[in-house]
Amino acid sequence: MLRMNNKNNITIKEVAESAGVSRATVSRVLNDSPVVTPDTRARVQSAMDSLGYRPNYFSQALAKNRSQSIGLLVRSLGGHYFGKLMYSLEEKLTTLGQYCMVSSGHGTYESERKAVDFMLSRRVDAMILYSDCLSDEEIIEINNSGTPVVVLSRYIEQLKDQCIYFDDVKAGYDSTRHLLDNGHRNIATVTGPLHKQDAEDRFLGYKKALEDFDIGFDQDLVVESSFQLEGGKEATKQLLSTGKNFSAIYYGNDEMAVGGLEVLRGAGVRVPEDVSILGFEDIQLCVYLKPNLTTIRVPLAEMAHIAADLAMNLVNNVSSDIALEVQLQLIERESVTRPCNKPEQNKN
Amino acid sequence: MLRMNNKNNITIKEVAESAGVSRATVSRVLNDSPVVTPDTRARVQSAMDSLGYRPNYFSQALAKNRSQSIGLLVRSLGGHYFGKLMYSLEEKLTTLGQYCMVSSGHGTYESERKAVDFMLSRRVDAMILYSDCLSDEEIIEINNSGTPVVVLSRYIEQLKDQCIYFDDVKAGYDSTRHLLDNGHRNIATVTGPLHKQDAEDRFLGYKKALEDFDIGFDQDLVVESSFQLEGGKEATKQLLSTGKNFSAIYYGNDEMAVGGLEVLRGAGVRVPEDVSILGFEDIQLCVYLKPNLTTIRVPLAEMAHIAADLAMNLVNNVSSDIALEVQLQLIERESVTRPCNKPEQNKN
DNA sequence: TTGTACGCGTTATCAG
DNA sequence: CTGATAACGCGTACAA
Repeated sequence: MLRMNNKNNITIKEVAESAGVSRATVSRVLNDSPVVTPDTRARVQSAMDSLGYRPNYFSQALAKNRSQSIGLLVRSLGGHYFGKLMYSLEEKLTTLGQYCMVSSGHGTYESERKAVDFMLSRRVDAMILYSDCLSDEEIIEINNSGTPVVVLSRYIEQLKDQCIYFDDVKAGYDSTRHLLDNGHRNIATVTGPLHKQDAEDRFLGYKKALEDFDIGFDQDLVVESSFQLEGGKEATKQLLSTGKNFSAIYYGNDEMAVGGLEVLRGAGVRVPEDVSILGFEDIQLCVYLKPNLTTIRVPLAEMAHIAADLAMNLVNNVSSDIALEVQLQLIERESVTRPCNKPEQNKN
Repeated sequence: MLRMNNKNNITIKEVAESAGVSRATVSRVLNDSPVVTPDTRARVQSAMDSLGYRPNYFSQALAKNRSQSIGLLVRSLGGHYFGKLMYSLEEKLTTLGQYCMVSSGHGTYESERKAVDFMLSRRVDAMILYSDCLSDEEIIEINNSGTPVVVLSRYIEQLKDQCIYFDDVKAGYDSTRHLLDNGHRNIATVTGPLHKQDAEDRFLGYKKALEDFDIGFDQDLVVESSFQLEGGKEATKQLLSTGKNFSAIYYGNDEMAVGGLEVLRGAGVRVPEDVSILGFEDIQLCVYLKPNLTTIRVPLAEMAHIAADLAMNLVNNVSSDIALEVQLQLIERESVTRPCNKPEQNKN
């Protein structure tokens, strides 16, 4: 409670006086200038230490016009997916002497715009965007206004060298293919919002795989949803209510699969004996569920590291030859099996 | 790629000239000073708009000596527990016009110290600490050096008005009591590191409840662990290997309970039929596990909101009469049931 | 190698 | 109500 108001107000000036040098010299040792004599450097250093000097971040940033911060836009601060992303990015940026300022977009345009504007107002040196709602044009505009942008999990042609992405079509294809290879022929899918590129692409992959197996496409086995748990539940209910036959469901992401699993179980449908399911992302939850969820792993840590490097390169205006496309990996666990022969797949 | 280097460099000076007023006046409208005439205010405003003016954060912070940021120290950026804390805090602070700068301590002293120092160097206006490793003295020292501190989930006598906490003894007591009330008599416990106050307190509550039921305390039924999943696994294995009889395990937190559940299941012990288990925290995972985990809920959102208000009060040097102790709540789910009568609780 | 002096963009004090 | 002008703390050409 007895808090003194002496917020460490020792400035470069005091250090200079105490060390018997000019402020410029102190500034030099602060910035590791090679020109300063070892002797004076030592004098200054010890002066700083004994005074408990701490450089003023704002002054430095103002003078250098650099915040030493990278902004990260995520959908949400919680959750394993973005948690891992934040974790990996912070880890990497810390080693680069940068702070990772994260702001969440909550999946709405309004909020994303606000988050981005806020980071801009805090003058981050660059931004890493995991954006659902911002338009390509807006992102390009931000980039062209002086704050370089790295785009995560999305491909924008005009910013092709600043996008880190994976092949969603392939993801959809491989997932469906895995089901097909396991002998499934009636495969339903719950997609994300189809106006979003990633959701649509995975759906495209799904259709393509069916085509390759000469399996007719049945619109009744497709439900468009929200990428969220609740959405997964509702979509699954809808699927069950059609009375259609299916032995597998491909979910556009894990979260929806988790919701779906709950509904299936509630309806007395055994997973995977009656219905196999498959998700996307590989959130941590997957391995705690019973059955463990077979899914496709997004290499978030790798993406974060690439993003950090790329961002720094953009800030320092050096060109890079980093590989921007990352590879996905199918993780086989327990939720997919060969279909059993039963007359009734789902009771309804 | 064609990024111009015109990082919005419109300053207050330009706005002033464009509006035909002095910089001081622009600054006044910027800060909602009541003295400025509606007419000139409008002129300035439109000048700002048409020029796309954006105040320079560093200059403002430097001049005002305020960062408009609150630092938050958490154990980790991922996970549901801290995710929720971050989410709630950010939500609240945003409405207060503050940024929530979060930094993670990774549960090690070294790292916590570094995180705190970093936030200090970024000159946060206050800090909210969820610290495992910093000593009371260090925290007090930080507070007394000019950056007010709010302490989460920990009680420090000298900072009693700045700690937000709950009653860990009661938590341990209520949990054990719940088991007792369900008819359990042989109750094991897996504690966190007992040198940590919260772990010890919950353990104390456990012992107290046993006493109240005149049940002898058996040291073999107590295993000290790490608060982490792996620790929960090992501790549970150890418990099983004693060959002792027990029909319930009280885990010091959910994470250890999750690990324990896995081990129990692996050992052929049915939960809750053979062994009831009970955790602490109410992480999101609880409801996805089979069986759902009975636990004690920590009101993180509430704590975050209180912390934010308290922090702002400290910054503005106004005293507050906020209630600092929050109440815990037992959430009954599926992992606790009355013990069945069987000769053998655990095979071994 | 070191020091001088000015600039960075705002806020705050004081006259007017 | 508005305008000069001195802080705020540091970086950096330029000079010495």
